[in-house]
Amino acid sequence: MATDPLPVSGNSLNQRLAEKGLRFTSQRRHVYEVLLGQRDHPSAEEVFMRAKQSKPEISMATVYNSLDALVKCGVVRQVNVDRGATLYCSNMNEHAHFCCDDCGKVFDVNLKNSPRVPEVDVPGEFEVRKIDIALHGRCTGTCEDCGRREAHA
Amino acid sequence: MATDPLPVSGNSLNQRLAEKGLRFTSQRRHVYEVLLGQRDHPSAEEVFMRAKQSKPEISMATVYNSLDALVKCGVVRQVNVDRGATLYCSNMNEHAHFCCDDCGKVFDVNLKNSPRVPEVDVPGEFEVRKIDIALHGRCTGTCEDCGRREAHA
DNA sequence: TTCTTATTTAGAATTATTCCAAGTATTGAC
DNA sequence: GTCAATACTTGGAATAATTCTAAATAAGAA
Repeated sequence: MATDPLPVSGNSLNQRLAEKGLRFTSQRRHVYEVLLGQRDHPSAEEVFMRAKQSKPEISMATVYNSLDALVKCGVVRQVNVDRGATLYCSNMNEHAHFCCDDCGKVFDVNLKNSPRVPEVDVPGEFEVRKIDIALHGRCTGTCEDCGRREAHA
Repeated sequence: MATDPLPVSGNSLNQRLAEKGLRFTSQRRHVYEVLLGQRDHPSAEEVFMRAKQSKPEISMATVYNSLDALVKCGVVRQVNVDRGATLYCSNMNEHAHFCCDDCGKVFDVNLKNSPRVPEVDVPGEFEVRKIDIALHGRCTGTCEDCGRREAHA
């Protein structure tokens, strides 16, 4: 994909959107800023709540639309770890996601070497554009929340 | 995980369930047989429809419950590729999933070497139990459905 | 500025999943 | 084999997640 690993700031987001024929709106910028402001893995609902704090008139439909636009132009990733809501991640460096089956939190973990399609044997008829690696297990040790399953971060 | 890569047949499913303190019921066996009978990537809804064909009295709640039980005892995998419904996969060999962004179909692709947590740099506090690799792109070539986005297989 | 058209909005609609209470079946103990 | 304990199943209601809709608004091009 060759996506800029650094957060896209200011009018650079404008360009990214324009490249995909998408318009640069205050809502999309705001949603992106919300994601950059707290770099965890919020759901659309969570993004909506955060976005409303400084922009109370924004609607849920717009949050979904903005998230889609940001994903489409490559400044945000979608994270699907389980049956629950899709999460969003503004870290565009190559990394995998570790999802704790106990507390439900999602953590970024780095890739050792960064090969694009490393250990996967992809048949010729498949054109791979991106790769998502999700690890499941327990975050024993650091996490004080482990044991309850509601908190997503 | 050390999961048996071959389909678990007959009373062996019984054992698998028992190991996890789960009961062996006709519904769970049936749902498992449905998954083995057509080894694609159906959603719970799709499994429900297939299961009803030969067992019309089965309920959706039971399908979810059975799928959960089968996942828990390690004979079925959950596949989360996008915002839509969770899919289920009865192929327990190590493999990744390729999801076509055009037609939405999901294909199994093999891993070249099968290292457990190969190129991921996992901090000590994380205990990894399983790893899910999802590829996204286009299945140009073979797929005649490409272009429409409804069909999931 | 004006036009075209994408975007936003609120809310309804749909889809996906979970919960519930009552009946049923499985398992282990006897 | 019978019985008790309890997990499981069922249908339907409830909730959660996401998409759709139609009218109003705003972005970008000319």
